[in-house]
Amino acid sequence: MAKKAKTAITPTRTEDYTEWYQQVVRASDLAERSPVRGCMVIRPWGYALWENIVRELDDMFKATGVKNAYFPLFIPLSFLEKEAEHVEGFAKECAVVTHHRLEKGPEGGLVPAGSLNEPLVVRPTSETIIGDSFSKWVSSYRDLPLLINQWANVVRWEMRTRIFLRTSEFLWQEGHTVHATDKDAIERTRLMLDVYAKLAEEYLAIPVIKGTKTPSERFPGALDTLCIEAMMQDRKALQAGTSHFLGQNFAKASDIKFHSAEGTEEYAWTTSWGASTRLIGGLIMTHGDDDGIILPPRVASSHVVIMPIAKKPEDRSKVMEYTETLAKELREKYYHHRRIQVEIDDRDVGGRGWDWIKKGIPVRVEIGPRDIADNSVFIGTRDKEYKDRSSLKRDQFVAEITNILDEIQDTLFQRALTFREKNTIIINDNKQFYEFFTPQNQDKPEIHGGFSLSPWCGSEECESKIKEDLSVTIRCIPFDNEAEKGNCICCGKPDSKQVIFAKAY
RNA sequence: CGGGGCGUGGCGCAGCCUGGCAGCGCGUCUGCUUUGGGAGCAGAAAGUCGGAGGUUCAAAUCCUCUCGCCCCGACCA
Repeated sequence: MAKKAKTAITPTRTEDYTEWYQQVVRASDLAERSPVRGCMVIRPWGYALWENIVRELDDMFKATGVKNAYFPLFIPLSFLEKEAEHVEGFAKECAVVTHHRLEKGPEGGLVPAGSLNEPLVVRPTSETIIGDSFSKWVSSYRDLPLLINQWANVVRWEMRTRIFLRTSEFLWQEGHTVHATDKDAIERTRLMLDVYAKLAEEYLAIPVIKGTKTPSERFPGALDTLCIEAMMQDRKALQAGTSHFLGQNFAKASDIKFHSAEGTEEYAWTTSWGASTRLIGGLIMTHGDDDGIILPPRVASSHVVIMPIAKKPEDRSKVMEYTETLAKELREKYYHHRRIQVEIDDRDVGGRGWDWIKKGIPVRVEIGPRDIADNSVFIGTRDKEYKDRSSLKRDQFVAEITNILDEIQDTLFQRALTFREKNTIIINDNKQFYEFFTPQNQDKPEIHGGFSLSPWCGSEECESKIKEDLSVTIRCIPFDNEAEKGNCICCGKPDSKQVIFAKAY
């Protein structure tokens, strides 16, 4: 029997994927559970990652003319009631504020007092309260389009939470736009989806499939929901961003009207679109390995760690000086309009390299007296095996650092893309479909299945039958395969369009 | 919210059945050794055994209640 390789994370992905995920989150110092049920503390290493995602997204939004604003955390209950489907969609998971004061209770402690006339809902999303502002901001076609985004926290009282993937409170951005025509609104919906896809693929190195949600998976109140779907390493799908065409539903609910060029009064057309801290969960499950997370350089919390090796006291000042100078030079360089961020870890402990591997830093540099004598550095990159390290001339390393980072970025994307392609199959046969999504061992289901590209007739009956039988849902109707037709995988009806079926987070 | 599992130093766990000084591995700290690496030796700190109540001379262990976490289902970014 081969000796099992030692991994920094126990268990490994194949042993227990969900437990692996939790251990990675902990070991990488990204986040931890909070004393508040279903909530998380995002630690500095995780928050830096989020800040980088925010910076890139925000920049891309602004490039399309979007402006940032901020709306209240509290939404009057009556606002949420305005759009029928919307209420129904969110009512079950709302935190409600009913009091505005605390008083000493009869048995000590504090009890809520001063009940509110109208309860306030902690925003699960802000369509209604933003709509209220928009109704005042919009009066003429000259005010349109109105392109607004807010970075905020929202609360959805989830039954079951998973750190980053589904927490009761999470950070996100929600964009809200108003347009004079349905065509403009639909275009905007698609444009923002493209922004999310660009962020996912070019920055997070997560390949995504762009498509449309089926009516049953739509945002409550939307006419159309577009999404990007990614495959995690357990072959399940993760929705990584959504963009909604809201038609005139919310304009009618919030009374967003404008005078057209023709002099008539019209209801406006609106969109909303969002991406959240869930992206970090997607990042972990796309790139992580049995030694921890792997951060794509373009959003990495930090790019390089330098670990000086100076066990003899007389070497120390020389090694530290070499280290500091190298760090300074690297920090003066830019990688994707961000200054290269360098950590120096001079702790004199064995195993410090593993701390950084678990945290997923792209480049590790070791510097000892021998490297200095040779005017070189000893580097390892996170996309390669631990043992796969090599010596490089110092000046060459400094000159090449952005290329090294780009190479890691490419490797991560290509690896994820290959994985997805390998696990995406075209299935036209019902029996094969059921086999694909049925685990061999029902008691302890192994990692199985993947994405199946199969025809679907469009009926909700077939969609829900498959969901009931296999816990498999239609993740999206991909834009790319619109021409392809076949016999519905469930009922056999001809001329059905190709959709992506998968188990989902 | 239904079914199942689990709460014991920072992390992972044993001990519980059969009540009798709270343990192990990793990590942390100190010292020595080692000196191109997930180190070795010695020592140390760190726990009201999730919480409350009960049974008992005695409770991590038995009983009742409660809170939290994890898995499966329903719901969802």
